[in-house]
This record gives sequence, C-alpha cells and structure tokens, in this order.
Amino acid sequence: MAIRLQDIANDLNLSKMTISKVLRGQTDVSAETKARVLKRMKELNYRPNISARGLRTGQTYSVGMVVPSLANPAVALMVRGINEVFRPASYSLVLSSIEGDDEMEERETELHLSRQVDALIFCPRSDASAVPQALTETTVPVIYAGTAPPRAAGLSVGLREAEVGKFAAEHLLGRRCRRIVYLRGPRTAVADQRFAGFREAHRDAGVSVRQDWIFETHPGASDYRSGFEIMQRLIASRVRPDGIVAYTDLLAAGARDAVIAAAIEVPKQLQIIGCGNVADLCETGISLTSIDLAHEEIGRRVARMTLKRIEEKGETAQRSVTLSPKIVERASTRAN
Amino acid sequence: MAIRLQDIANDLNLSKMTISKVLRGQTDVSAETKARVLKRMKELNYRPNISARGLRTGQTYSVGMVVPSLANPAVALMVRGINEVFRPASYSLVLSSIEGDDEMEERETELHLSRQVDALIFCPRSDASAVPQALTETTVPVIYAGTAPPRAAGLSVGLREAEVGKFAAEHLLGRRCRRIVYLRGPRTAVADQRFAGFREAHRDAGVSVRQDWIFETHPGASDYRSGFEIMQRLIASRVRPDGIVAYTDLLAAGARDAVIAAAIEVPKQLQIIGCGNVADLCETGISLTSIDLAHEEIGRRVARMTLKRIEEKGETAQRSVTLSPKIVERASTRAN
DNA sequence: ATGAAAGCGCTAACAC
DNA sequence: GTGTTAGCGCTTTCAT
Repeated sequence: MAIRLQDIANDLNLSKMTISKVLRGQTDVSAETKARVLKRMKELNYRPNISARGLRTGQTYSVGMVVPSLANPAVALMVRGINEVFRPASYSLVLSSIEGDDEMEERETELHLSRQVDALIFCPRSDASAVPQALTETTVPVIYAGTAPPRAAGLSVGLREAEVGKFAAEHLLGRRCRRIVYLRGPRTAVADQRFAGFREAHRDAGVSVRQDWIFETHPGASDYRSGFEIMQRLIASRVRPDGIVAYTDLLAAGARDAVIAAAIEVPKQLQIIGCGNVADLCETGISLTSIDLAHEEIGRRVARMTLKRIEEKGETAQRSVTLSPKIVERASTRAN
Repeated sequence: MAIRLQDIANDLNLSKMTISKVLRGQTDVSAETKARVLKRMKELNYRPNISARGLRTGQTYSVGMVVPSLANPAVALMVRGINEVFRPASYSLVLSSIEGDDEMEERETELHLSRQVDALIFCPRSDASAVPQALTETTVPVIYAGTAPPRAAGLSVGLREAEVGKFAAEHLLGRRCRRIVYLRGPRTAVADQRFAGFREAHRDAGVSVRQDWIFETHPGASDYRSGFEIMQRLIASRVRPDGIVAYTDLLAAGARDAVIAAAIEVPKQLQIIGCGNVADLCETGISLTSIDLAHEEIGRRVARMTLKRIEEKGETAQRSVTLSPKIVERASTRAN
C-alpha cells in the first residue's frame, strides 16, 4: 500500500498529528521538525489521501461538471477557463460528458453527488427543457454555465444571446448592408433569442426584415452543406442579398463558398458574418468575420462564482451574470 | 449534511450493517427488509459516500486521465471511447487537461495519485520526450494512450503511425499518382514515423520520392495558411504534382484551395488526402479524403485494458497494442 | 437473517 | 511545540 502519515511519524519518532500539521502548513511546528518531516515526505514520495481528508473535513476540493459533449469546442473552451481559475485554488474539475444521452444526465449528476463534490457545474444542452431531478433536491451548490436553466432556480453565467443576433446585424447594417439573409439555425430557445436580436437591430436601423430570407436548418444535416445549398438556391432564383448572418461558422462557410462559386465577390458585393469564432474554420478561404461567444470568459466567471459559493456555505448574495458576445473581424466583412 | 446509512438504519430500527448489505446487493437479507430499505433510500434521496467507501475498500472506481488539451478533437474522441466502456462498469474518468503547460503535467499526475485513482491513463503530447516522474514511482497501474511513451515502461494502446503515411501514399499511388507532394508537418517522432511509411510505400511501388517536395510546417503557424502558401509557391514555380499527402486536414484544405485557385482540377488533375478525418473540415468545399486515426477505438481499448489491469492487481499478462488507421474516401481523391 | 466491533487515513479540538 | 482522543461514513469480519 501507499505511504501514510503514520509511516512518516514512526520513522521520525513523532506523532502523526505533527506530520499532519506540517502537511497543512500550520505554524505551530518548529522549523527544524518541519524540515525533517518535509524531507522524509519527499524521500518516501508521500501523497496525502484525499478521500480520507475529505471524509474528515467534509470537503473534497473537487467540483463536478456535466456537459453535453466534449467534442464541442465551446465546451472545451469553457473547461479551459474554469481550470484556469480552479488550478491555483487547488480545486479539480471532474468532468462527465453526456454525448446526447438524456438519461445519462441524471445518472452522472447523481454519481457526482455520490462523490461528494463540493459543487456542481451544469452545462445544459441548448435544446434542454428540464434539468436532472437530483439537482433540485441537493444541498450542494449548483451553478449553470452557458445557458440559464429553463426554470432559473440557481446561479448561472450565461451569454446575452439576443446580442449575438443584434451585434451581427448591426455590424452589417453599419457597413451599408440593406438586404440581409439570416441563416437562423435550429428551432431552439437560444436561436429564437438571437433572432429577436437580429430583428431588433433592423428595427433600430429602420430596415425591414424579409420573412422569406430567414432559413432554418435541420438537426442531423451538415451545416456546411445546408449553408451552401440555401445560398445556391437563393442565387439561382435571382435574388441578390448584400449580407448574410449565419448561426454557425460552418453555415457561414457553406454560404460563402456558394456565393463565391456564383462569382459574387466577398466582401465587396456581399458580406458574411458567422458565429462561434471557431479558429480553424474561420481562417479557411476568405476568412470569416465571426462572433466570439465568450466561452472561456464564461468558464472563468463560473469558476469564480463556484469558489465563492463554496466558501459561503449558507445563503448567497451572488447574482446570475450574463456576458456580451464580441465581434471578431476578418476578411468576409468590410473594414468599414 | 447529507443522509447517511445510519440515518436510514435509525428510521427503520435496523443496524447500519443491514443497510450496507442492501446497498451492495448482498443476498443474506430478507426480501421484505430489503424492500423497506430500498424504499426509504429513495424517499430520503440517499447517496452513498464514495470517499468513505473508498477509504475502507481501497477502491475509488475512478480513473485519472491526463491529456495535452481538451480542445484537440482527437482527445475528445478518445475520451468518448473510454467513457463508453467505463460507464457500464461504473467507473468514472477524472480528466486533467494540461493545455501546453509542461510543469502542470507533473502536478496533475500527483494530484490524481492523491485522489486515490484506481488507475491512470496518460496521453503524451506528440512531441513529449519524458513522462512525469510520479508515474515511474507509483504502484497504481498506468496505461499510455495514443502514443507509447519514449521509454515504453508500461502498457499502451497506440496507432501504427507508419501506416498512416503508408496507406495515404498507397491510396494515391494506386490511383496513378506519380508525383506526390508531402506536407510532412512538424519535426516530431510521430511525423517522422509517418514519413517513413510514406517512403516505404513509394519504395514498394518503385516510385522515387522527391526530396524537394517534402515540406515541413512550423509550430505556431496556421496549418491552413501554410498549406495554401506552400502549394501556391510550388505552382508558381511551374511545378505540376499530381497528388498531395498532408499531415493534417487543415493543411490539406489550404493546399486544396491553393490548387483550385490555380485552376487545377481536384481530383481529376491532382488528388489530395488529409489526415485526422475531422468531420467539419473534411466536408467543406471539395470534400477531403482523409485518414481516420482510430481515436475512439483507441479509447475503448485503453479502457478495457485499464479495467482488466485494475482487476488483476499484481503482474499482468497483457501486452501493448497498436491499431491501424483507416482511409475515409471523399471527393478529393478519385473513386478508383 | 441481523448485528457489534474495529478500522481505513486523516484532522478538529483539545490537552500537555 | 508536540501529542492524545475521537470520529468522519463506510465495509470487513465474525457473532448471534
């Protein structure tokens, strides 16, 4: 078995209490003793048993996180932001990826609670309608990341989704676009909010939105192909938009390639703005202006909120937060 | 605080031993008692404390994993494969993402050991030269995933890297390419092995490799731009290759776009094969034939190996495994 | 079929 | 500055 406090105590003819104190950096130990203990710990390659400590103190210094899919770059960024804050605080993140399996959401949540996590970060799918029941019954702090839960029961850090559509439209309207196609993505709450922002920007600018230039995409289907085909059809029917706002970068890329294939110049005759700011994708071809969804910053905020929440224990004075998206300009829209 | 075994025992006027037996599915409990206990557990929303159990049994049913970066789609796939196997076995994966910080490798590894993981899965960076010291000193089983460690000290599941270059070259050579450009990527051990496979295929086919058609890429630089610029320069100098093998899909995409911009037809006049099989990317434009690096399968194998290794405890009869990559045909190479 | 006692490795609260 | 005692929630072992 592994080395224990007791082993070191025996070696040094001390009580394990003294060793424990050194381990935790208490000050009421003589410098000399401390040095001896530290030295022996190194030699023996001692590693404290966190389960045992957790059992005793009621804290595990681990936080659970449930995400829809690790393959999602947005999630990867959020996780990076969280770790950035947790690491210096010596907290670890225990990740569960749901991979689209609804039922697993419930199971994994319970598993985390069994593991005595100090808090739980929950990242709802964008089409989620309910949260696992276990979340509503636990006394462990729960923080929602990305999207606020339908029934905003707890703390959350989210994005001002409406601004995504708004900023995108404003960007194009400010660059003289007047005939903007909107590839609005799926029928989800998030997409609806972004669309509302898109309309708002038009209203503010006194430009009307054409209902027949709003295109939904279908789950399952490839976004690139969808974007390509929608624009191909549109151009074939002699319609000449001067701007495209897309729900994803992949949609934007597909749309861009169809537009270019029709010998329409980007950004001169038509400007395009995507969403998500996926680096690899945005930098292909005529690089895509896109909207950064602030995932990493959301992660950092979530982490800070989580740590505070753990410290407080009881009621919290904290409030949910929403962040603004940011436009990242590239070649598919004009300099100004 | 949370509900404990003792609380249920008190409620039901039983000893906590009986409750524990029910919890673990022991058979020496009367059906009636069992039903009562189960019912009460549900009502109270009881969740066993895994730390306490782990302390007693020495098993935590959690496995640590250290990866270079979660943003890497290859890693995400491996994790998915691992979870697929772990889930039904009730094991959880505790992930640490290093994000390029060398020193963190050591710290996170130690942290995992402190957490009493039952095993540790280590996924070395492709340019790694050494593994954390903690790994060499521990008695916890360590399994390497993706690339075998430089000093193959333990069990690993890897890819036959040479076959990546070999299959790619064979694919093009079998489709009548005779003048193949190789975008070989960085100067790493993995890239070297793939290149060796590329040469081997040429040797077998009796076709010579042109030294001045081998291009390195530089870390930091965008692969898309690199691929684009290399091919642009090559074509400008009147060179006319009939095939391209690229170290990444992004390189392949850049090369493809440069080739097309020069009015060379893909795949008619020039065929391209990428590597990584990143779905989003391969399906843009003239879709890219690519090499699937079997990450998900590697994950599954790693997971099975890990579980077996945990079971055995002592010496193992298991051996390291390498898997073959697989070509995924798309539009950038000819049907045959 | 049920239960009592002991202890996993650690730390809080106290002596000394 | 150092040590003693007790106990976190669970399971192992052995009685009953």
